[in-house]
Amino acid sequence: MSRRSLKSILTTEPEGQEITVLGWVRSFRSNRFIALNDGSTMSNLQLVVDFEKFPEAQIKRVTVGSCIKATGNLSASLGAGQKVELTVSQFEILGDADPGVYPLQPKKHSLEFLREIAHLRFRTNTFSAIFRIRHAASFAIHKFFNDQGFFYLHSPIITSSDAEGAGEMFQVTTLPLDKLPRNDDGKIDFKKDFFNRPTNLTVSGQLEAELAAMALSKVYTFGPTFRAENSNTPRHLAEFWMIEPEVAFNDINDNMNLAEDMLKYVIQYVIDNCGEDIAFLNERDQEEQKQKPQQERNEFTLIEKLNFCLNNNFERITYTEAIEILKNSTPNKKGKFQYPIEKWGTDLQSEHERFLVEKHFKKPVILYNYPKEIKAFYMRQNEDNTTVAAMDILFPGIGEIVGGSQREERLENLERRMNEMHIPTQEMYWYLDTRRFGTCPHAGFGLGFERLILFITGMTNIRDVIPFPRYPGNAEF
RNA sequence: GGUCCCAUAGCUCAGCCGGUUAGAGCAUCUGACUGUUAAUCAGAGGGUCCUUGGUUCGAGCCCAAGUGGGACCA
Repeated sequence: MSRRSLKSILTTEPEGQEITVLGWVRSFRSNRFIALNDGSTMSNLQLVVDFEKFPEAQIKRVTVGSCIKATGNLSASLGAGQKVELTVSQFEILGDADPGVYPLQPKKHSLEFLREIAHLRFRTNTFSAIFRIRHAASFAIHKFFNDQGFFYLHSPIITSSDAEGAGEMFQVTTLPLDKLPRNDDGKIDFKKDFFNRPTNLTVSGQLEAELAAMALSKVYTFGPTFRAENSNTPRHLAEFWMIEPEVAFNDINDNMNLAEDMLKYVIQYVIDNCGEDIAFLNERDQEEQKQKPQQERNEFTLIEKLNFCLNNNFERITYTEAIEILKNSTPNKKGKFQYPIEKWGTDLQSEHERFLVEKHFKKPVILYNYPKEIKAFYMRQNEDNTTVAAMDILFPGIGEIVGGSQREERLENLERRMNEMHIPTQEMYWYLDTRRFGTCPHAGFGLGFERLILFITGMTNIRDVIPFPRYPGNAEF
């Protein structure tokens, strides 16, 4: 059966044509008006039923959440709330939803409650909007890179490399956990494991992306990554999606340009293609803001915030400049920071990032040239011998959304840095080979996809922008 | 992992200083309603006040531990 989506029907000129629609009931008002939704778009189609023409038992089964198939004439609506409506001549219930048990009602539910019924929350306006936007953003990323001649690289999910240093890893094993095979010296014998060695779920596809970039020039990864950290925050997940472009011959400035262009492209694409969803989330956000005390309210609406981000250049400052700004800032002088800025070289806390982005510059900020001590081994050392060509992009409300760098392409420098940081050079021979054979300057970054979706949707908890969030103590659904 | 906040009807929440039979809106059930927009109106049912222990003449309210959720921080 070829089915027309409600999205297509709602944009059709109503001329009394007979059509059949399928979808789920959002509300049933006045024993007469069914609001039908099939997820193709934010809007519902209004079905008008003459309840005297149908058996009472059938009308009774039209409940919130039930699935129905209806046929009738599409005509201009007599009511004010919508342009078109369907006058139903016949309908059938495909799936009942017992109103005594079905947890969703035509009213506002808390996000915490909906998180506990994540298998049903797609059926709400908020979450259907979020996941349509998530799709559009995902598609936009592929389109952006494809149009620029990048190749999509599938980096491995299972890795034996534990040198990425990006965080705690999940172990992958087929060994029986209740009777682990042991060596003579009592250690676990990983020779007996599936891969003959310890393996983990990946925390980053960057190193593999670098290998591919050394031949394909422009590649990006877009896949799930895993962190086994006990982080219970609105910005962390144990399983999340990351985009990692890697480009041969790019330096740190090219890298910043690429990241800024990509972010703006994706935001613009979502605005252009998900207008209704963004408008709904914008209204939702404004309702939320009204509940808050004046001081805690956002300065901008969601739409203003997105446009502001599109219409302004991201502020680019060095780590050193940032430290100077923070040192002389009012909150630092008044001792308002939990971690006062005292000396050059310490890592910035999120309170400092928030100050720079939300109070000082009031727009996205790119920090670059960080002290080498607080950054990863693969980042390119600058002439000053104290900083590396790293860059982080900070967004208002979200914090770090992109982390990247120009990579150290000089073999001796890289080996020295690995030794200093106790990274095993022998195991990483394959990574070092790219520097041994035809090395070249190159750069890349990692973008946390869910953090971008947080920003675009105006949501505040990362668990609400991924269908089934994984975090400590939770792998439900 | 650390600190703080929260847990009352299916959902959102109120519950005074510790004092009679724990309330409201929505949802549900019964009835009314042929142009509603989270429809409306009348009535009814619905509670292990998260769990366990303690203090007290008396605990939804105070104390302790646990469980779950949230915020900030690592």
